[in-house]
Amino acid sequence: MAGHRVTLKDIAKTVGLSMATVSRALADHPDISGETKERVREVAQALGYIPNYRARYLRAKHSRLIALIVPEMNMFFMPSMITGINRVVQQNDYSLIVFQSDNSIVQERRLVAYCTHLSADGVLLVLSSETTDLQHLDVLHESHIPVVLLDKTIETVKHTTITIDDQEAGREAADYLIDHGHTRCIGVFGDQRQRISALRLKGFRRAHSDRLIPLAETQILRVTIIDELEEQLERAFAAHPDLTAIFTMTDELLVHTHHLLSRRGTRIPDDVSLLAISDGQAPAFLHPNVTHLRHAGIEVGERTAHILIGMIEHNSDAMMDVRIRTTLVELGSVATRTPPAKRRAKR
Amino acid sequence: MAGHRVTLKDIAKTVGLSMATVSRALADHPDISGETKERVREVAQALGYIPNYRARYLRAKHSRLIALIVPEMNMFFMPSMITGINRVVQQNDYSLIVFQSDNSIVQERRLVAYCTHLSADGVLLVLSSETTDLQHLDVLHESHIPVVLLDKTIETVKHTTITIDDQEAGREAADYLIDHGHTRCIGVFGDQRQRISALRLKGFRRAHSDRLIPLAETQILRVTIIDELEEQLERAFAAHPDLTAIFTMTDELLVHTHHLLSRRGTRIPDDVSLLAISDGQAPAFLHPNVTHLRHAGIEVGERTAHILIGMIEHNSDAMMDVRIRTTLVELGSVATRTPPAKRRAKR
DNA sequence: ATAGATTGCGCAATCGATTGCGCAACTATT
DNA sequence: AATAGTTGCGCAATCGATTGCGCAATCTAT
Repeated sequence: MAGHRVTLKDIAKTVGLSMATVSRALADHPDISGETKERVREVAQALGYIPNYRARYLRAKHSRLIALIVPEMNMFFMPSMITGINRVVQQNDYSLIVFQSDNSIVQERRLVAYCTHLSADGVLLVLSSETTDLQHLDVLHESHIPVVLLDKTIETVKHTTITIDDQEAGREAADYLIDHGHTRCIGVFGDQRQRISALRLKGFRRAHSDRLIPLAETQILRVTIIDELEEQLERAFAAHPDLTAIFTMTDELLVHTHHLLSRRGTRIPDDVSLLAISDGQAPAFLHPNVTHLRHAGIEVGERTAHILIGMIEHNSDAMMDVRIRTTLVELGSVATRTPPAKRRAKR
Repeated sequence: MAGHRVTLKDIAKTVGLSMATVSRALADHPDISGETKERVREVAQALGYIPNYRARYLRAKHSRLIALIVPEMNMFFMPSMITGINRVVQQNDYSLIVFQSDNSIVQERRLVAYCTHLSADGVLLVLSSETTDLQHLDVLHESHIPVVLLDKTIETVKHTTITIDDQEAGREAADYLIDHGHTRCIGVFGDQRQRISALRLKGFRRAHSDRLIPLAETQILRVTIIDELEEQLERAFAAHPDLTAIFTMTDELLVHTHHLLSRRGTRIPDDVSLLAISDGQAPAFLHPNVTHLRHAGIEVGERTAHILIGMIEHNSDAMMDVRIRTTLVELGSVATRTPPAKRRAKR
């Protein structure tokens, strides 16, 4: 019983047939008579037969394994994204292997190579912050393993990519604030070496310039290390006593900004309005609930997994560039300051 | 180049040796001469040889795969726990496969069975809330696959388990509050069907009774669905106008409690002190930072992974019951209300 | 009744790597 | 010079499942 897993051979011996016949019977092959199939299935059941996936896939060349490489596990976006991915992956009878690159390109390279060792059927990759080119993905292409990049990108991708339209999100955020009369706001952005940060900032800027609203450099915070946030925030407050709103481009920046505002006694939205791009969880437990452009990790995860599985199963290597729309969720952290701006008059 | 992965056979053909010799050369087998090893290694390098893990492990019987089954991916404990697990797993050249049971015993059973299919070398399991017995783990035992249960447990476990000492943590929390003069506090606990909740409550109770401080049933909140929290909290405030402190047994309960307190204008710690058992992330971005008994997911994850890998590599099936100590992190959300209680006088 | 078609199943190769055993060619021993 | 011991390598089986091909038995058609 113990110490030996039931194999095809065991079944074959029991029913007195060859392994070949047993294999075909279990696979419902037309060559095998119904009676035999019945008998084989019963014995397989009785013996508690479980096929050895490794042996099967040794021939079959695929593994039903999907690898996900993330730079880190923060508490905001990743969990919900993984939830979404995992749901779809499991629904389609694949398994998800999760790796962390710890934001190191060296690790990322190693892990990508490792995916070919595993014969992963597909790879989902959230780029590390150190990644500046995608040559290390060539091995996947050579091995015909499809890759989908998600959330983060770099300039010159020739791979299927799933992101939100970062620039558009940045613009929408600024537009929303401006529409509510906030003509002097500050934007809190992440590491500018990351494209996601640069694009969101670009959109934020464009919205201002398109509507002829001045935006000083001191209104833009670029936070590389979270500990710098406080000092930068204070400088911004000092430089702009008239500021009425703050936009944060991620959940992490949001919660820390929120915390610092509370600590300095700044009331939201009475003194300063707050707007974020967010997965949607943190805004619900901050006080007051934070109005945000929702960028739901679950949805990103699910769509990404669907697309990857599609690529795997249709052997397609068409390159796509999917943009997921953010949705505005108004929860009261943005106050209206002046009569609606001109833009609204257009309607 | 493309369309065909380099195998041992290719190397053998190129260097003019048998597959057996090539295999041994690469494995640094003493039977093979240094010269030959050199030559083989060079060719392997040049051809870009990568061993086929599936084929290798087909014989070797192990997979270097460790499976983790979690009930869900919340944003609090799981990410840091997975980070810890993943770090150790990767350091030891294993890969981590992550599954979600969605808190369903049916799913959990299916996934556990699936782990045997995968020939996982070990299984890490955070029990689903529906799990009341552990029979479905027998298949793992039969297949000689070690299991470690973490964080959540049920009464009668015969498996290696890693948890914090939940009862002790509950007691410490209450003691801390009482020591600071809070003799009328309320405790916010989770679903009582979960042992973790029951134990923490038990400790909380014991601390009160040991020190002869009354604890009414209305001081104990049992929150099954997070939406019920608000109503329960209000009832507690109504029943105990003199309450001075609140203890929350998890991060999720903490952030929602904190939010509700902010919304109703209750000041922390001026009106009510706040204490939590927490992973440590949320307390840092709430205002004011929340004093807590730190129950670090990273540490739990790392220790768990170490223990499982130890079991795998030493083929040990000794049953352990590891309790991780929580550490007190004082961040100012608990005010001192009265002269220290008697207990301190003992010193 | 006999050639031809169909049915049901087994033989053996295959996937890629590992390993027990054997064997030839040397070297060392007396 | 004959025996014993060592070195370096290959043969072939093995892990478990799949599959092309072939073959006997049965059935169909003329």
